Parts: sequence; structure tokens; C-alpha cells
Amino acid sequence: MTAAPAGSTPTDDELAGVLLQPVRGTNAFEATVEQLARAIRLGVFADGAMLPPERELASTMNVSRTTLREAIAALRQAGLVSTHRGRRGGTVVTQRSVSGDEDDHRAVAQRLVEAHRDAYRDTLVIRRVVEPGAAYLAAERELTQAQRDGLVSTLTSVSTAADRVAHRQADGRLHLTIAKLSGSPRLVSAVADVQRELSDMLSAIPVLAVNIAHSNAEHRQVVDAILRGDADRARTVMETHCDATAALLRGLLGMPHTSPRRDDTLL
Amino acid sequence: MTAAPAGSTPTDDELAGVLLQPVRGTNAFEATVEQLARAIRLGVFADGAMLPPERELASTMNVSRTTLREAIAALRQAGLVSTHRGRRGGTVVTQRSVSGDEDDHRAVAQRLVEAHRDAYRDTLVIRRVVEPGAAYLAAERELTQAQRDGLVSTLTSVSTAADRVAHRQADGRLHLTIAKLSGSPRLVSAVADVQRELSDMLSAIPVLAVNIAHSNAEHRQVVDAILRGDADRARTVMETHCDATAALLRGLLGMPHTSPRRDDTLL
DNA sequence: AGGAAATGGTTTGAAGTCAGACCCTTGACG
DNA sequence: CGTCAAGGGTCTGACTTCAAACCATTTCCT
Repeated sequence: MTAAPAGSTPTDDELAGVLLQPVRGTNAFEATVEQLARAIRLGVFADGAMLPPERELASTMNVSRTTLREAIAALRQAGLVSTHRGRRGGTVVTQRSVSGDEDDHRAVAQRLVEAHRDAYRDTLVIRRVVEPGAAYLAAERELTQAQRDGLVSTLTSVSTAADRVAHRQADGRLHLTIAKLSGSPRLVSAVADVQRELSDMLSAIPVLAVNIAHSNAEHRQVVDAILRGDADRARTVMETHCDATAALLRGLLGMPHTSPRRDDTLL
Repeated sequence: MTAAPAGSTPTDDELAGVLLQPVRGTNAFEATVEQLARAIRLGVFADGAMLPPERELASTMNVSRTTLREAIAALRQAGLVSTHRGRRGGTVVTQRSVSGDEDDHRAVAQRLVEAHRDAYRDTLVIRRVVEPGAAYLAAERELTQAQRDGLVSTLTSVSTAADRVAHRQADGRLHLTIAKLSGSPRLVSAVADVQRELSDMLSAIPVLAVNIAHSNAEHRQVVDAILRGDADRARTVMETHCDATAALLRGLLGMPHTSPRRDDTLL
């Protein structure tokens, strides 16, 4: 599988392997359950909050109401939500705080990560590109006062988060907020993907107070640079930030730092 | 869109909108056609090359053979491929170069771009992040001799391309090759997306010889930096390269340079 | 020449998914 | 107190996709 002979423009099987990716990962039902469960775990729907009406939710998730209802039934069976009928009815997040089995939860997360190790490793790589890029663009743009205020306020709520879970939630929100300031919808979406998987990974390991303190310092620097309009600085700090998380995760999840297999069979 | 009041952890509908993404974008058939067509247009399967056997292709694309066959039938009907049976049979790329109606083709492309102006503008933005990032990572990795040779060979075939169409294809291959060297499948996929849309945009405008010469010079510098392992340089040059294309396209396609709407309704 | 192998072509029945219509329950409001 | 609106609950028929088996054609090999 050496390089293509110059000039002949042959079929490049390496490129083909990369471009012809799976067209469709999972079935709709499982993906829906997974996304809803994750959203609840991430606190997008807080405890006691109501999910949007089924019809609406189905439409935003681009899934038939039938499938969505099956997914909700699964969540209900798992005790995550409960539903009530009639006007002002709906599905409410119960999420009786799964305390106690913290370690159990971590074990589950660990198995999840192990199952998708390659994908998650790739997440760390692409994050190194996407998040610094978003920070750069955010710093480059002129921000309204409201945007600046919102950014600062989000930053504050990260550093004042009460516990680990709240911190993780606030952290995700901060990164998404920055991405949003970049003004690129697709970049926001990319960061959302990355943060989702990051969250999965982080719940599989114990996070130390030191790490959080360190991370908070970096957050402040990034926000600072964005507010000052120093794009290069914003990017650099964000890169450092990503590298720190990546190092932490690689170590604790048993991912070698070396680039994924170097032999050509990879691509 | 000010930040959520600290401490109350309410349901954040904004975040919900971002996180509850469509669970499944398109149907398998369309996605398959799209991917194959893209691979052919980008020159991954050169003119006259053979596609992998159906069973194999179906499996790598994670699609049933039925669906794959329907997709191939569509391509065949579009004149992109033709198939032959028997041992050593298979599907071969014909891609009879659509000459003659050059101007007509351009008009079509122009209408296409106008219809999706916002999406295409976003493409230019995200490209500014993704391609430089890929170049950076590629330069950071240790490359095998085969990879180095392949990169140089691809670069050469860009600068020696016979006509505009060939140049465009070779250009796409070069960018994809660089992305591949980054070692991140998802980054490759992102670059492929970007290149496909870029290709659409470029076919909507007349490209001048000057632009091509300029672009070739930049390509050489990027490849140079990657081979030397100078990641920062590789990224910087790639950024310049992206900016040049973006400026050209924004001008000729009538896109203002200003960032997309700044009001908060965006997200 | 004849069989084996590799490839595309076809058929079948099951499972998943969907859109849409309709029903049931309950609270809001006149 | 009755009606309406907003929600969940149910049913149906169609479409998509799948896996697996089998058929047809060509080429390679002995």
C-alpha cells in the first residue's frame, strides 16, 4: 500500500477506506434513548423539569413519535422519568438522584468508553482542533454587551459550581457558549458532539480537585483573551486546556499517547 | 439569551436544542448515493477505476447489499459508473467528463450556491478551523517514508494537472491526503464535507490561472512545513490558503465578509 | 473441456420506522 | 358546569432496510 505512482491517478484505496464511512451508525430507537438519557444526565433537563411534548420532541430529534414514545417508555422503565396525561400532563424527569452507587455508575461509564475506545480517542484529537478554533473565532468577532455578560456569567457559574456533577455541567455549558460566540452553527454542533463524549469519558474516571482548579484558571484565561479580542491567545490557551484534559483522560483510560496505529491499514 | 441564573439549574432550552440533535439525518439510500458520488467526484475513485465488490462495499459502508445496489443503480443511471458481470466483473467509474456545457454547468452551480448561501458561508468559516487543524496535526506526527512520498506525489499531481477540472480534483485529493495524515477519521470526514461544498462553490465561478498559481505555491509551502514537522508553520500557511479561497469566493458569490447575524436568534 | 471461483442479479420474509388519523384524560377558562 | 385545548395513548397501512439464500455470468485454472 505504498503511495500511488505519480501521474496515473489510480484508485486510492486508502482514501476510499476513509471516505466510505458507515452511513448510519445505530438504529433510531437506541440512539434516541441514549440521547435522552445523556441529556438528563448532563442536566439539560434538570430533576423535576418537564420534557417537551412528545410531538415536538420527536420532531426536533427527527424521529417518529412512535419511536420517541418507545424510547420514553424505556426511560420510564429505568425510573428516569414519569409521565402524566391530560392537559398540563407530560413527561417529567424524576431521576431520583442515583446517589450511593457512584462507583457503579463509574463502572458503567468505563465499560462504555472501553467499547468505543477508538472513537473516544478520536474525540480528543478532533477536540484539539475544533475548540481552539471556536475560541479563535469567538475572539475575532465583535461581541455585544449581552454576549460579553453572558460569557462572564457562565464562567462564574463554572468556578462556583457546588459539586463535581454541577461543575461538569457548567463546564460543558461554557464550552458551548464559546462555540456559540463563534457564529458558526456547524462549529457549535461539532463542539456539542465533542462535549457529549467528553462527558462520558470524564464520568468514567475520578476527577481531582487539583484538576478542577487548574481547569478553572485556564477557563478564565480563555474568556479573558476572547473579551480582549486576542484571538491567537484564546486559541493557544484553549489548546493547552484541551491538552490537559486529554493527558488526564489518556492516562486514566489507558489510551496510549502515541498516535493511533501507524501502519497503513488504519486508513 | 443571558446566562441562566446561577444556582437554579433550570431547563435550558437553548442547550437542549443543541444537544438533542437529529438522531439520524437521512435515509440509508440517499446517504449511500451521496457518499459514493462524492468519492467519485473527489477523485477517490478515478476515471476507469473499479469500485470494490458489492458485498465488501456494503459491509464497509454498513449498509445492506440491497441498499448499496440501489445506490449503484442510481449512479449508473446518472452515467457515473457502469457494471459488468462475471468473474473479474464489477462496477467501473466512467464519469465521462461533462464537457461542452461548461457555462450551463456553472449556472446550475450558481443557483445551487445561492439556495444554500448560509450553509456555504458557514463552510468557509469551519474550513478555516478544520483544515489548518488537520495540517497542524499532520505535521506533528511522524510520517513513514511511504506517507511522505505519497504526499509529495499528490502535490506534484496538483501542480501538473491538465485542466481546471483535473486541478480541482487533484486539489481535493491533496487536502484529503493531508487530513488523512492527521490520523483522525472524523477530521478526514470533516475535510471531505468541506471539500465537497467547496467544489460546488468553485464550479460556480470562473477560476483564473493566477489563482491557481498562487494556490499551488501555498500548497507547496504547506507540504514543506508538514514534511519538516513544523506544525505551527503548516497551520499558518494553511490558514492563509483558506483565507485566499474564502476571499475569492466571498467576492464572486456576493457574500459579505461580515460575520453572520450577530443577533441572538442564531442559536 | 470442465469445474471452481468471483462477481453481479434476484427473491423472500421479517423487522424497523414512519406519518397520520383518531381516542382518552385532564386542567383551564368562560 | 360545560367546552375547549393540550397533552399522552393507540391503531393502521405503507415504506425502508435488512439478512440470507439462491441464480446467472464470466474468467481462471487444471
